[in-house]
This record gives sequence, structure tokens and C-alpha cells, in this order.
Amino acid sequence: MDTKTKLISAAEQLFDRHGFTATGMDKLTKAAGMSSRTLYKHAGSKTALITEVLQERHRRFQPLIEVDSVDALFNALEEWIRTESARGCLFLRAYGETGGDTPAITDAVLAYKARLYDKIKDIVAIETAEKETPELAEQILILYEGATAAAIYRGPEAIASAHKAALALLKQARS
Amino acid sequence: MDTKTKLISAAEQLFDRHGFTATGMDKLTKAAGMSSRTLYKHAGSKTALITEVLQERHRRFQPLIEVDSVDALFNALEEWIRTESARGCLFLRAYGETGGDTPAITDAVLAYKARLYDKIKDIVAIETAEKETPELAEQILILYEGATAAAIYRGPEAIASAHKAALALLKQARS
DNA sequence: GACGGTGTAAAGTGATCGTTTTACACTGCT
DNA sequence: AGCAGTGTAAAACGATCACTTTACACCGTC
Repeated sequence: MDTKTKLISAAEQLFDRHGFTATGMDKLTKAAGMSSRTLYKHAGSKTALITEVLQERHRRFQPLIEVDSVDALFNALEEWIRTESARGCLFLRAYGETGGDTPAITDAVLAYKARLYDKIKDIVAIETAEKETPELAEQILILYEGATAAAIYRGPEAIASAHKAALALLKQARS
Repeated sequence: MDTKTKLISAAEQLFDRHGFTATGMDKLTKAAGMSSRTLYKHAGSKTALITEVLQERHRRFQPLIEVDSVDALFNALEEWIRTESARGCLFLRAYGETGGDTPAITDAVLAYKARLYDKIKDIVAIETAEKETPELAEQILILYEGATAAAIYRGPEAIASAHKAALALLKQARS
């Protein structure tokens, strides 16, 4: 594993586990096993590092939403939550910690969310046979978002509940 | 307005706007219009201040969930989001920033969420005429949570979508 | 065999963190 | 008149923040 990959994956873990602001650069260098000089050569700044962590997260998460059914969408989310973490959406957490005041971070967050909504619109369009259903798509998005949040304190079963609700809404829309 | 009230409401605003860790005590003293000595006499520590802010938020939010229909629940949420903020759930943000490592904060967060879920269970029990419906209650909770999160980037319309979805699920459960 | 590239360890930058301290002023009770 | 309570302003605490610097070692390439 090369230096930059090691850095970003270590940073992703620490940010997710302890928060962005609360994670200092010394903890980062120790966790990534490199000197601060090397860290700064690769990352540039803490803001840039956070941005890259979010972009990497986006890249890694992307395949999970590249599906063609609501059923598969929630199956993938459940798998992610079970194996990765149930600490809430890392993008929204970054946005909250920075108050939306850091453009690079805000951009990365909004880009991810826009992509997510677009993909859900595509999926819903397939499932409802091309009907114009922006509201249904938003409702599926909300269930997706809510499941991620609720899983923090109610565990992975929250995803299963959201899953069923999404299928119920879809079924009702088709009739 | 007495000193402590002034302090807590100033702190709530700053924490909500800029995040907990990113908000320093100097900004707090300035915003609350008091010396750091007075601040510490009333708050004790930053952790204690955060805890009190969350408890005050809980107290202030409580009336909004003291309703007896799903319809009223989402109307109240929409009103809150429109007037107060759309920066996500302050409780979950506090939990995320501290990594769940600060017991007093974690307790305040979990207490609020437990209360919310219990209340939704009550409401759903009323609406479905005493049926045992823990899963429906969890789905309403997830819509509530998801609406709060999605409103950050999709605006108050997200609440309206969640509102409709909740009513649809309820209607289906009754039939 | 000199070289640029990439890495290390470790000290040092000034700023800011949460918190405490010192010294003083105003207020309302007794 | 005296005193406890509550407030102020401002300096100082050591720790930690993000970040830079200095000095040195290993590497494959020309």
C-alpha cells in the first residue's frame, strides 16, 4: 500500500471514529505511520486531507448505489452498515463540523448528495416504468438518510425497517 | 434574561452554527457578553455546557412531539425547521463530534432519542387503535430522522415529502 | 558516483485551546 | 458599616493546535 493510500485510509478511520476537528495531526501521523513532513507533502493541509477523505469515501461508496432496484439499494446499505460503521453519514458530519464554511468540503458533500439523489431518481424511474416521480425519489432518499442516522442508536435493524417502508411506498406508487 | 439563560442560548446558537469543537470558549464569552470567569462559574466546563445545551434543546423541543397524530408530528417538525434551522439533528452532531466518548453527552443524546421513539410509538398506537406496531413506529422515526437530515441540502420541502410518506405508511397499516 | 526523489526523526513556529487566577467593582442583605 | 454574592477585565496556565524547518538517510537512475 503506497503512502497516500495509507494516509487517507488511516485518516478516514480516525475522522469517522473521533470526529474531524477532534482528530489532531499528531494522531494522524502516528496512525498513518509517517512523519508530519511526509503527511503535509501528500495532503497539503488538514482541509485538503478531509476533502480527499470524502472524495475517496465517495469513490468507495459509489458501487453500492450503482444498482437498478430499491431492493438492491437497501441491501447494499445494510451490508455497508454491518461491515463498516453505524456512525452516521460522514459527509453530513463533515458539513456540520465545519458549519458549511469550508468551500472544498461543502462541495464534496453536496456533490455526493446530488449524485445520490440523481441515482435514486434513476432507480425509481426504472421501477415505476418511467413515470415522473421526483417526490417518491425524495421519499426513498429520506428513508435512506433516516436509516443511516437511526442506525446509530437503533442498530442495523433500522435499515431493515426502512427497506420495508421503501418497498411499500414503491408498491403503492405502482398501483 | 438571567446570566445562565443568556449563556446557554448563545452557546446553542454557536454550536449549531459552527459545530461544538470548532466553537472556542473565547467566542462563547464574547457572544454571551460575559467574562470567562462568570462563564465557568455557571457552566463548569465545556463538556458540561454542551450537555446543558442539549438538555435545554430537549426541553424546548419536547412540546413539538407532545402530539397525538403523525400529521401533527410532521407539521411541528416543518415549523421547527422553517423557523429554527436546517443544520441536522444537534444531538447526533454532538454524538458524532465526540465519538460517543463523553458519557454525559452520550447520555443526553440517547435520552432524547429514546424519548422520541417512545413518543412515536404512543402516537402510532393511538392512530392504529392499539395494535402492536413497533416496526411502523420505527419507520415513522426513520422518516422523521431522514427528513431532518435531508432538509440540510434539500430544504424544508423534504419535510413535506416525509410527511406524505408517513401518512401513506399509516394508511396502509390501517387497512 | 553524483543525483533527484522520497522518506525519516525531531525541534520549533506562533496561535489557539480549555481553564484558572489575580485584582477590583457593584449590589442587596443584616 | 460590613459582608457575601455576583459580576467585570485581563493576564497567565500548560497543553495542544496546524504547520514548517533543519538535518540526515536510503533509493534507483543516468
